[in-house]
Order: sequence, then structure tokens, then C-alpha cells
Amino acid sequence: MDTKLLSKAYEFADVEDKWLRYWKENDLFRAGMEEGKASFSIVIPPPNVTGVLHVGHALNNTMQDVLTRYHRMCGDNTLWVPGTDHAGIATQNVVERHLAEEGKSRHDLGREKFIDKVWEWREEKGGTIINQLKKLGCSCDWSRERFTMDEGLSRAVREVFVRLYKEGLIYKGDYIVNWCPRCHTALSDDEVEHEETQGKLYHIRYPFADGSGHVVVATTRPETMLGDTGVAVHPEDERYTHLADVGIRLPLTNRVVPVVFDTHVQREFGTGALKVTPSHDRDDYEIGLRHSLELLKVIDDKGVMNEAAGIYAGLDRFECRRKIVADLEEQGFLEKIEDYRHAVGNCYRCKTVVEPTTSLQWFVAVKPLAAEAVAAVREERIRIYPRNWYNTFYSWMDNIRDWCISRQIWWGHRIPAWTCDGCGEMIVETRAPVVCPSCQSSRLTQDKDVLDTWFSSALWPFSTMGWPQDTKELAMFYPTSVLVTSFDILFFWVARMMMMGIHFMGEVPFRDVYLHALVRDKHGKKMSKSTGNVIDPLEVMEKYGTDAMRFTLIAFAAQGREIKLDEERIEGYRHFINKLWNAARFALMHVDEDSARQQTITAPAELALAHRWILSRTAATVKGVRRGLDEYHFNDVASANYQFIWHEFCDWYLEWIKAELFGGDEAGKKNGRRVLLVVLETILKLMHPITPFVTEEIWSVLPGERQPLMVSAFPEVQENWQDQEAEEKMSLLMGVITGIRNIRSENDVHPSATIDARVICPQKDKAAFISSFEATIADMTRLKSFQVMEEGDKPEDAATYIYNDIEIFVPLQGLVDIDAELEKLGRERKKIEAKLKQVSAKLANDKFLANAPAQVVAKETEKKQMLDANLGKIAEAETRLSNIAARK
RNA sequence: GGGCGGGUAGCUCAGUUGGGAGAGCAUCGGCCUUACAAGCCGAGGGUCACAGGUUCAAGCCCUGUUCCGCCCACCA
Repeated sequence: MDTKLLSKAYEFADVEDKWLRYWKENDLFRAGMEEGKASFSIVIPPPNVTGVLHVGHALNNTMQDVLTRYHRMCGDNTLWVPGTDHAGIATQNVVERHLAEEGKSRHDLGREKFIDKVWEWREEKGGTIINQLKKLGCSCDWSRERFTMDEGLSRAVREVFVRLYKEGLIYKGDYIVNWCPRCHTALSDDEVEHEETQGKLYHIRYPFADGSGHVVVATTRPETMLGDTGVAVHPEDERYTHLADVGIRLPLTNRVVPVVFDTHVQREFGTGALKVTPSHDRDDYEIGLRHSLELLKVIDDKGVMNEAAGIYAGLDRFECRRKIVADLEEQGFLEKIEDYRHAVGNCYRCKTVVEPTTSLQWFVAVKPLAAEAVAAVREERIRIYPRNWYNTFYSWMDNIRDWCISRQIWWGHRIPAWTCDGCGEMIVETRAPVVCPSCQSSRLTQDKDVLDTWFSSALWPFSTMGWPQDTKELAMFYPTSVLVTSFDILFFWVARMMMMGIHFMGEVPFRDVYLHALVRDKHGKKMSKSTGNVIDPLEVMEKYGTDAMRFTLIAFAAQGREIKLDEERIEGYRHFINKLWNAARFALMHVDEDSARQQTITAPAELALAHRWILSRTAATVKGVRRGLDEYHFNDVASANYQFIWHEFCDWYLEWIKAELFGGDEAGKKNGRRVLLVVLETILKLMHPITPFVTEEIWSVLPGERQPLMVSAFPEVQENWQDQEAEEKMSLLMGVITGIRNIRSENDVHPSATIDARVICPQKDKAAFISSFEATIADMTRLKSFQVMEEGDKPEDAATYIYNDIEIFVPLQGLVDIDAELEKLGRERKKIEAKLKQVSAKLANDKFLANAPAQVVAKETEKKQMLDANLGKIAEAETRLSNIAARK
């Protein structure tokens, strides 16, 4: 017996370090690749290389680790691919900020040197989040760590780009895009966040060119009128049919623009007349296309008015707005200004108001790819959990627009397209061409743009496994088993992986998608630095231990619910970890090498009741835990473990077997120790995926030769451990014990005071059974004596407890608190009467008797009998108490 | 405007084919009982948002109402 490693309270810090080191040194996270085994694989949602572990990462990666450890223990070839994302704009912004501190901009360095700088930064700081994931216990195959900008992945990116281009699915076009004037780049639609903003709606008079009248247009952005090239009205709007041939003379600039008729215009909004600025508004752009309106750009890529804005050139767009409004006012064109709330698009990176602008960009024609992804989901080749995301997914995919993939930044995958300076030919190849294939000129210029970061992450499930080469990894681990991610990147990332995976691999990238919720603070608010409600997982791990945090996250992760994290709960689960620790310490005091040698339990039915019971409960728990893991019901896994370990194993089983362990006969002891050890081992295995550190530590000090816990076999449901009879018998005894304890407590009987108790049980065999456990019952309730009687005088001066058809009496020699007892009985009677009313009504109902299953009717009948009988017992008890009271 | 989720104990939430309302924390009372006071024992506490409907039977299924949250969307 060696308990010296087990201190009285679990001290996690050293233990965690020790096992991290051990797992690493023994290379236990490396993916197994044995032929003939099932395989299980996950690719990590690559965190930004600039990232620092936040609680969302902690949740996401704990879930993946739970699944990974589970499947590894099940004996599958298990691969979890880790890595980071180069995060184009985010990373560029970070490095630019560093440069700014030195008073430099990226332009001072030039493109190449700047990129060198980014790589340098990545070498120094980029590993932060990876180290934090390691600390969290993530059992990724770290030898396979990937970075979206590394050589292999970049090759995959070029390959995909070129193939899509040659298939006609990538094209370059002048189109209106979301432009961030601060980041100086185009953004995809998904990178624009719309936020309700208090703004104003300006009503402006637009005079007819012939001076015969005017029309009023409403706009939130008056400065864009400088770029107006038309006014649109609805073709069926009778107010405006006469405008067909009337030109509009724009105020301030006096340009004359046509009136066009377009059904897109909402007649009810404002005056029903819409100013059209095709260069700075997506809708207007499309109206302009339909009616061949001129494109007139008046805002440059910094958000400043350009030369086309005439006297307003050089003004910032918002300054210009004020000036324009003032001028309109002064010249009498402004009809009115209303307060108006509307959505404004902001850059998801820097929150700058996005400027829609036309520019030459690269696009992916996603419709055909999206159709394939939708088909895969409809045919359940990909399953999404929880199910309620299907509708959202379909509606998004149905309305998908072409994906703008070019970004005017420097950090990222440079677009593999070259233009010949000689003949203007466009060359798209995976490798830089030496000469132009059409004119042989060697003066070729590569496109300056880089690709959207999500382009490379869309390839992640296969690029990380060596594609475009045919690798054994792809053969064994693609498609991956499950993608675990937060729902907010379903469209950014998940949908695009589906499209790319299906298109290039001919097979879905993952079988299951598990979408988890966002972690919020305990009030359900988003965590943010400005609100100050951020829970830092690293601090939490420091304070309560990594296992406690992991368990808490898993316990909170009910499907489809937001996760409201409360530090108090983490503390609560630390207590649970400690409970497990102490239970193990207790067990270790009793098990020995001999118990470890004979682990198989061949004949459970021959064991003593408590052992049969705990084995049966263990089997049930294994079943529940496995089911929860298989169906991604993480919270069920946590609570099945919690309930079983604390309230069954510790509260009942360990207490129950103490007598046997301390004083039983040798044969019984030996059997008991064996069961104790086997159950403890099972518990450790069940808990290991969630709380890897404490379980591995305990496991390592158990007697017997053993492999590390993380590579031992996950428990199977042992059919022969299931024992309905034992469970029923135990709950009977537990009921009796609880009854006696209740009486003690209600009557303020000090725990050290030994008392007597009697039980009257009308059923002979049941009475005999209870009687055979007199010693244990007395032990568990600190009784002097305990008797079971079939019949007999009920003691007068006693407190009573009714448990089903059993009556429990504790004679208290005048110490019964009569008032309290009467009150308790009264409460009890009320409950019974209420139930009786329900049951009687049911049984009096012919329809119930006719329609309900016989089983249900029988149950109700039995229930009624029991309730009737108990009502009688309560009445008797009340009479006895009243007699005592009267005598006093 | 469309879609999704939620309203169950003081708080945070479970409740998986419809058949006697649960957990954790918090609260109250009693205990240093030799694994654990980060503990043990016991107790109180709920018209399952509201109104209808289906059913012998509804927290659960259907309809409507209401409140809260999130997502999407081209009414400037």
C-alpha cells in the first residue's frame, strides 16, 4: 500500500506538469496508423496565430480533446491535427501596430521586408496559443502541427486556385465590394458586421432639368449624391409615370441624370424615389447595371472624396456629409431631416464603417459548389448537430453570392496570377512562369493581391494531410469524423470546407459537424474586455486546476444553449475533483497487489449485495457516458459521472463497505477489494477524457502493472453486471436508512447518541431481507439496536417515518418533539391526499381503464392501495402522538 | 421582414419515444463519524410564461398570445 503520493487535498499544479511531460516524452499523442482498425480524426479549428487562449477556445478544444481521448481509448487510430491560421488582416494589423510604436509604417519597409517582419513576429509570438492548448491537455498529434502559410498548405492553396480558375469557377471582375478604408482592402460579405445605428434620413429636392418641378429623394448618405448617376422609381408608381423623359438636375453639381424605372424600389419608403449611386451602394450598383447607368466613383480607397467630387475633393466622407448638408440647406434643396435607425456595415476587424466601392477583384463562383454541399447535407452524408441548424444552413446556401477572395493586403497567400507586360496575357499557374506563353516576353508581373484567409482554411481538412499528394494520412483519416466548432463560423468556414472538400476530394470533409454555443458570462452577456466580464481560462486553470475547468465547461455544454459560465461553478467542480481524489485515497488504503491480479469479475451474482449493486450502477453509468459521448451530449456525460461518483460510489458504496473492509471475513474482504478496485478503475477511465490529469495521477498509484490510463481501454457495458434485483433491494435498504436518519435529524438526536429503531414490514420475505441487514443499517445510522417486526404493537412514544409499505419507529422516551412530528405528519398527509385524489380520479375513469396500457393501470392501482394504507398509518401516528400530548 | 432558440425551485440549468416534477449552487437545521469541513447527514422550496386544443393521461404534441436573446436580409 503506497499512499504517500496521495496528499489529503488534490494539488494539481505539479500533477499537471508531470503528466504533460510524461505524455509528451512517451509520444502518446501520436496518431496510430495500424491497418485494420477503425479510425477517428479531427482537425482543429485553427486559432489565429495572433490569438491568446480565451474561454471559447478552452471550450472548443476541451470538447475535441474529450472526443479524441475517448476514441483513442476505444482503440481507434486516432488523429487530432493541430495548427494555426495566418489570419491575414488580423496579423498584419498586429505587426503594423508594432511598427507604429517605432514610428514606422509597412510602406517604409516595403512589401518583402514587411512580410519578413511578420514571419519574425510569428516565430517569436506565434506559438503562444499552441503552448496554451498544450497546457489545457489537448492530445493533438503535435508532430503534425500545421500553419496555413506553411509550404505544404501554400502549395495546396495554389493548386486549388489554379484548378478552380481553369474550371471557370474563379474569375476576376470589376464589381462592387465591401471596402474597409482603414485596412485598405476588400472584405467578403461575411466580414462585414451590420450594426443598428442612430442616423438621419435626409430628404432632398432633386429638380427636373427643365425646371418644371422636383422630386424628393430620401437618403442616409447625402455625400454620395456627388456620385449619383440616376434617380429610380417603381414602374407602377403612378406618382412618377410622367417622369419617363424628364432629366434630373442634381443639386450642387448641376449634372443631369436620367430617371429609371425599377421594381426594386419600395414605393412605401420615403417618397418612393431613390437616388442611385452605382459606385457606392450595392443595390444601386445592380440598378445601375440593369439600366446602364454610369459608374461615378467619388470616394477613394481611404474614404476621402476624390477629384470627381469637385469642390468637395479632399474631404473625408463624413466631413463631406456635413458640408453637403449645409450647402443643400443654404441653397434650399433640403426638405427635412429625420432621426433614423438603420444598420451600418462595419469592418469585422477594425469596426470602421465599410464603404461599398467598385473595384477589380477576384471571385469564386460558389453556386455550383454550394449545390454540392447542400446535397451532401440533404443526403445526410454530413450530419449537423444540433439539428436546428439545418434550416439556417440551407437558407444561407440558397442565397449565397459569389465570394470575393482577393484582399489588398500583404500578409497572405499571393494570388498565383501574372500579367504579361508585353501583351497583357493573364497567366494563372501554381509556379511562377518564366516567359509569357503567348508572346514569350519575360516581363511578367504578379497580381499584388493576396487571398482571403478563409480560402486557405477552407482546405484545412485535406491540405493538412498532404494534399495534393496522395498520402496514407488522407487514405486513413479523410473524411474526418467530426468537426467541432462554434456556430458563428458556420458560414465563414464550415460551409466553405464542405464546398472545397467535396469538389477536390470527391468526398465530404467530415461526417459530423458539432456546433457549440458561445461562452457568455453568468448573466448571459457576451464577454468583452470593455465590460470587464471576461473569464480568463489561464487564470482559472491556475486557480482551480485544469481538470476543474474542463469538467465545468463540459458540464455546461448542453446542446443548443448558450453557455453561461460562472466562476462559482468552477469552484464547485473543483470540489468534485477533490472528492474523486479522496475517494481514491480511501480505496488505496484497502486494495493491494492481490486485488489487481484478479480483476475480472466472473460471478457477480455471488457477491454481497452492495458489490452487486455498485457493479450494476457502474454498468448503467458506462452506458450513459458512452451514449452521451457518441451523441455529443457532453453535459450528460458530465452529470452521469458526477452523479455516480459522488452520490452512489462515495455516499453509499464506500460507506457501506467500510464495515466489511475494517472487520469482515477474509473471503468477503478479498472479493470486496477486487470490486472496489475494478469500479475505481472504471471511474478513472470514464472520467479521463474530461479530467485527464487527476485520473492519470490516481491511476499511476493503483496497484498492479499498468499502461498509462490515456491509452488503456475505455469501459464496455458489462452485461453481467446489470442486476435489477440488487438495485431494488439496495433502494429498499437505502430508504430505511434515510428514514432513520430523517428521524434523528428532525428530532435533534445528537449523532453520538445511540438509539433504537424498529421497522414494521407487512411482507414476510421483505422483512426477513431487511432483518438480514440489521448490522449494516445500525452501522449506517448509529443505532444501538435495530429490530424488524412483521406485526406487533407500534411503540407509542416514538417518532415515525413511512417509506412505501414500511413503517419506521424510533422510540424516544419522552423526547419526541410532538409539535414538530405532528407538523411533519400533516405535511405528509396533505401530499398523500393530493396524490390520492389524482389516482382515484384516474381509476374511476372508464376511459382510462379502457385505453391505458394494463401495466399503467396496475401501477396506478397499486399506488392507490399504498397511498390508502399510508394515510391510515399517518392517522394512527397522529392518534398516538395526541395521546402522549394528552397525558402530559 | 424572415429564421432560430429560450421562459421549469432564490440563481444557473437538465428533463431522449406523453404515464408519479430533477441536479448543482444558494438557503435552513445538525455534525471535526478514523478518504474528504474543498466534507458528512437531514430539510424547506416549483399553477413547468399565458390561453386554448389533441389524449384516458401534456413540462413534453398542436394552435394562438406575450416577454427575452441570437442570426440572416438590398426599404435607400
